[in-house]
Amino acid sequence: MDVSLRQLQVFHAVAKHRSFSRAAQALCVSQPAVSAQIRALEQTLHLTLFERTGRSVELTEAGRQLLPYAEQVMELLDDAMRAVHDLNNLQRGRVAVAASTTAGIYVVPRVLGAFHRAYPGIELSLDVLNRFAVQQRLLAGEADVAIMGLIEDPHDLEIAQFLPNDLVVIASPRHPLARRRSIPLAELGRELFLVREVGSGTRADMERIFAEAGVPLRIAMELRSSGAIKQAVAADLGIAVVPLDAIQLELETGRLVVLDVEGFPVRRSWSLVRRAGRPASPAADALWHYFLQYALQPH
Amino acid sequence: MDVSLRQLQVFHAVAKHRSFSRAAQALCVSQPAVSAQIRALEQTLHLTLFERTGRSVELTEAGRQLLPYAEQVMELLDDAMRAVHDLNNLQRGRVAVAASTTAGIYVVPRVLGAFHRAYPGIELSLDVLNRFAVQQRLLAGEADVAIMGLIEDPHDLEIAQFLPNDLVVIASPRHPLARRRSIPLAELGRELFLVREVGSGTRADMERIFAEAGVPLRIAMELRSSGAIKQAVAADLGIAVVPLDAIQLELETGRLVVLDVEGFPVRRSWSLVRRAGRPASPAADALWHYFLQYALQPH
DNA sequence: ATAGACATATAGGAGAAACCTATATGGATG
DNA sequence: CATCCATATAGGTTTCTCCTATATGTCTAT
Repeated sequence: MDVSLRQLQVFHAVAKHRSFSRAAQALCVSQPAVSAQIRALEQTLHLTLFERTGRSVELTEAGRQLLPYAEQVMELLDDAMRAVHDLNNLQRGRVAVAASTTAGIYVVPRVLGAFHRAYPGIELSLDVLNRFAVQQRLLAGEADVAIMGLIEDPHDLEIAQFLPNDLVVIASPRHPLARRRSIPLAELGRELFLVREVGSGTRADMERIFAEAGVPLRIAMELRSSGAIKQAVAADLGIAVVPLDAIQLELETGRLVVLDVEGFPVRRSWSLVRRAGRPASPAADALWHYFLQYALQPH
Repeated sequence: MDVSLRQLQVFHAVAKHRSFSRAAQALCVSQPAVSAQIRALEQTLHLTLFERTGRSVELTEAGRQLLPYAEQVMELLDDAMRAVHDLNNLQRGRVAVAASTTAGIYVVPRVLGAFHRAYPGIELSLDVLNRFAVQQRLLAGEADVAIMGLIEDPHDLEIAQFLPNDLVVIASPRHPLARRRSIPLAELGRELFLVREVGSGTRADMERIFAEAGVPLRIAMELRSSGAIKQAVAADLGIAVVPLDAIQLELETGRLVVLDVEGFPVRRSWSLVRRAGRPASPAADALWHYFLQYALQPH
């Protein structure tokens, strides 16, 4: 036989109250239940833990030796239960978020900041990666929640629409098309484009749009970041299709303008993604729902 | 429902082996038993502790949070079991010994020293008190074992004969009776005696012996310690009846002599005493039997 | 000394828990 | 697509825990 938690608990109660009956009361059980637990414990340990003197009960030397262990075990369990409680009540926890480049730079930090203010006890990590890597992390369980544009293969993934993610055509304010209204998409076939590398969501979307419209896509240069593309467009090296979210600052300062092309802005959404059929931690689940809620509010 | 030790143990095993089946093997139970324990724990905590991915099992964040608590609890219980084992194996423990004056000063320290060398892990305390206080301590459970001469009321006490405790009549070497042989007890009626206070075992014995023999006891002085009596006898203030154990040193140095009185030495024994019907701690029981054994060997 | 009060121990039985074997289910792999 | 490996589920047995009722024992007061 083995020592049980119950036995330690009962032992502690009897030691504290110096009485089997009072311990039973305190534990809300009958007195024989207490006697039985103590007897079982004493048999297991081959030690007498209490001196039963008829009137009162005293710890033996062995009992005094054991008591601190019982106390520490129970204290430790209390701590553990408190930790569990905190996890369940979102007072503690950890969520790993992964986001594709544009989302991770221009969209997620704002929402994550708001979430952090709401649940300051939850540790957050944000990894900004390319689309492929994001999806991989998610499936490997290394990220709890992801935010990205296009999703390659929705298999095993739970996907929810998040904030709008409009694609616009940008040019420098000096560009000939900058003042035009309702530019037909076909006209862009004559323009030189600055594009992200293959593998980028924006690049994929863009190619699809031009292909569907039967408009040729003339690529001037391939660049590895939205930042580089914006610089190049501002320097009149060409025009580009970018997420609206990525150029707020440049629009405000007038360094770039959005061209009024027919069919643009292409209305898309950022997707909130997590593995389907997996139980999410309380914190990850809270973040998921917080993000969904956030998308419903005006910003 | 409540978290059980078993659940923590199983949880720990699964976390360690990253597999329900291997944990089951390690714990010598079936795999469903492990599944059931983990399920119960997860339900109790309202948390998912493991990611079951089909091939392998991984801890969730919540599981990682809980694991150190489970480990600490089990470590603590290990420590407790080791402490219990030590108590049972006399590698640790504590025994409170009480002894009446003469025993405590002249007899017990030697035996206690031998016991301590045999069981160096056991803490010992020795209280030297008058007979009455010794008995009181014993009955109050404040002493585990006592060594004394005469016992007032053997009720509730377990008594065993210990080392011999002979009473002798002593005088200074200059005393007229010092060279006499076979002195009739009656002759001592003419001598002046130095005696211990009422309440001392030696005093009680002495009075009984003289009363039974019908010899008057002339008391010169009442002194509170054997030491004082020895000094006084050596200074020719009278003669005395003392335990032989108390005067070894003075006999060797010739400062005192034993008178060859008829009926003396009165052969008595020290008594080893403990409360009857009480379970003794392993250490106290070991000391009891060690003392008994010691008395059987020649010293 | 004995009856009453108080405390623990014992007995017998009901409900819950833990475990077992057998089998289903579900990803991962060739 | 079939097979393999791992976990989940089902049904039944043993063990544990607790209950009520009652015995035993100690201390106190009459």
